[in-house]
Amino acid sequence: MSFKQRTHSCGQIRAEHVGQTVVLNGWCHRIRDLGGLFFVDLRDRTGVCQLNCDVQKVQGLDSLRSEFVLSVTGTVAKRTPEAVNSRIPTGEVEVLVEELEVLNDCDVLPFPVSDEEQMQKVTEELRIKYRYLDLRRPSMHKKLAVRAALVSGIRKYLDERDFLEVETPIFTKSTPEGARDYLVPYRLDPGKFYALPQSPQQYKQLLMVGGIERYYQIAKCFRDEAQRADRQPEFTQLDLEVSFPTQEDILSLAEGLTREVCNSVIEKFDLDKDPVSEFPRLTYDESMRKYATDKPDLRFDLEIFDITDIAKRCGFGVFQTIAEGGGIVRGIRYPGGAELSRGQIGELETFAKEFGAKGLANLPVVGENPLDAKGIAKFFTPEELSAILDRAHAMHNDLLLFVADQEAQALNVLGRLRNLIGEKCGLRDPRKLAFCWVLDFPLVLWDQDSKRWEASHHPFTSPKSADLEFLESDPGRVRADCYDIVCNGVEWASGSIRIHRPEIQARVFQLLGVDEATQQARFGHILEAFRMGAPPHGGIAPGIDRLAMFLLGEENIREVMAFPKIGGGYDPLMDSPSEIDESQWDEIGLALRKKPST
RNA sequence: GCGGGCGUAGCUCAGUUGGUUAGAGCGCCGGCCUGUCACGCCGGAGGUCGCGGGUUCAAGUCCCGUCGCUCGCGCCA
Repeated sequence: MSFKQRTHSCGQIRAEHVGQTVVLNGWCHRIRDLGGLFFVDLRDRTGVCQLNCDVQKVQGLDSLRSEFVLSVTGTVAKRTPEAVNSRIPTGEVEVLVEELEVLNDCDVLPFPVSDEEQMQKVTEELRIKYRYLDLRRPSMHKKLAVRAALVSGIRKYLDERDFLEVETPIFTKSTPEGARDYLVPYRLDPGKFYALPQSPQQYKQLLMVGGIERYYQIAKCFRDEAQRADRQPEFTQLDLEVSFPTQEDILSLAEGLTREVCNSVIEKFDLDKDPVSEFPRLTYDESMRKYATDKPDLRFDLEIFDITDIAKRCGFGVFQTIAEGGGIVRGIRYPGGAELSRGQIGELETFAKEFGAKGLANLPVVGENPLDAKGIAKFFTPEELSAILDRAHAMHNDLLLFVADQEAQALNVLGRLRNLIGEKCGLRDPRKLAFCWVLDFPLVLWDQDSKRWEASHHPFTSPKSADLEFLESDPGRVRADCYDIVCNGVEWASGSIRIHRPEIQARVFQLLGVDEATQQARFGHILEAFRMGAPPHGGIAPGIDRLAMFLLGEENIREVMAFPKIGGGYDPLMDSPSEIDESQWDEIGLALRKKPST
């Protein structure tokens, strides 16, 4: 089909074009039929421009409808002052249509794409089912454009620094550690499966053995786990790996990259964000102590305080028992929280209990004298109370909240409580992007359920050389050369220096309880590679989708993806996953094992 | 796997204590309209109240079950 090709974009037309004959291609955004006057707002990616159609001359106006695709030829004309629309960039002019060709018509749409305000409320499932319509909106364009700018900025930054972009396979090998794999049946040997990569972890390490030295990839990753607002079954990471690095090399590279890319995108799109500044660095221990989490929201500085020592000898039985029993008693300050009603404090307690707290002790700092505090204040001597208020940095009218429990349990509750308080006090400023480093994670964590040590990152993470001597005697105190970037309380990037020496890898596998045979079956290929001159190497993997979310202020990962899945990994657009026909079953040589009906 | 929320017209929603023929705005269809720009005005069509069962003289409304979406927990090396 031939049609008149555009000479200009719709959003581009200005007073300087007056008198020119232009051809515009685009969609019929809105029609205003005044009888003797007929206006069409023609839209393309760049914006909207008003067409003024002479009802005497232009044919086919009667049948014109929303979202028809048009090619229009006309002359740019200045509008009279009263007719100027100052709300759109093209509002000083209009195009007097001489020729209007309908390139395609359009069914009545399931939702109003021309109305951003109404689109805000349309059921998400419907938007995703008709994503190709949803994407016609300028706000969706912007999200994809920001995402594209991030990726292109990342490529530029790394290309300039001699990184090589390498693609790694999507059909790979199942490793039952970690997340559930997506599996692909292998036709030539029924019963065997490929797995889709949860990350290109092993390949990128093999690339280092291959002497690539500086690798990156904008990598699709797949994890068959339940979704969350910020989790999709397939998502995109910047995966990168460097040979012969110090940890500092990786940190400064990743931080430099993040700051440069974010700040240029913020500027280019005039995003409502403060520039990203230098990342504070916290150790894991420090982060757990101050913020009760390994992913602290540093947009606000409320710190957890410890009163376990006071609790041990205080008159409050609940605290005393737990503190003496090896538990901890820690608290957090709720600024201005003394004004909360009994019911509101009850809600905080309910929240804490949802995450396993036995209770939530409270201490409102009220009255003339700080020592007039209410709540559990009566259980403490004036000396104890003043020590507590001091540690909490309590101010008049604050509410102190305390959790007493075994450490892991108490920290879980306190960490979540801290975010809730930040939220309620308006401290989670949407303009801020508070990136930080969390360093020196423990190599392994004790898993209560399986009664064994589990890698806190993954089994290829290098123990700190200073801690190697404790690998067998006291695994819990071994720190790893492992680092995360956290932004606004969300884990954004995770990386480490890897183990490159087989004997250390063997000791770690032993600690993790992975026997020789299992090592060989699951990781034989990479262990063999490590024996063939593997260089020291390390890397990091930041999430692209989440970065787009941070910058755009989106709470939902689906908003920054062109074609996301809804719950259960279902794609309502393609109606996928879907059944396959009999011949396909035959080809893969598999049959469905029906669940026994109970 | 578990918990909270939601499900009524194409879209967004209202629907009282269970009570007449289930409503509104937008959209859609028809008509009128020469400066609109969320055009306006007049008229019209459009409903398996997610699905199944139950209670009742009577169910969108109450009860039981079930499905879907969503947020969270578990899970996510």
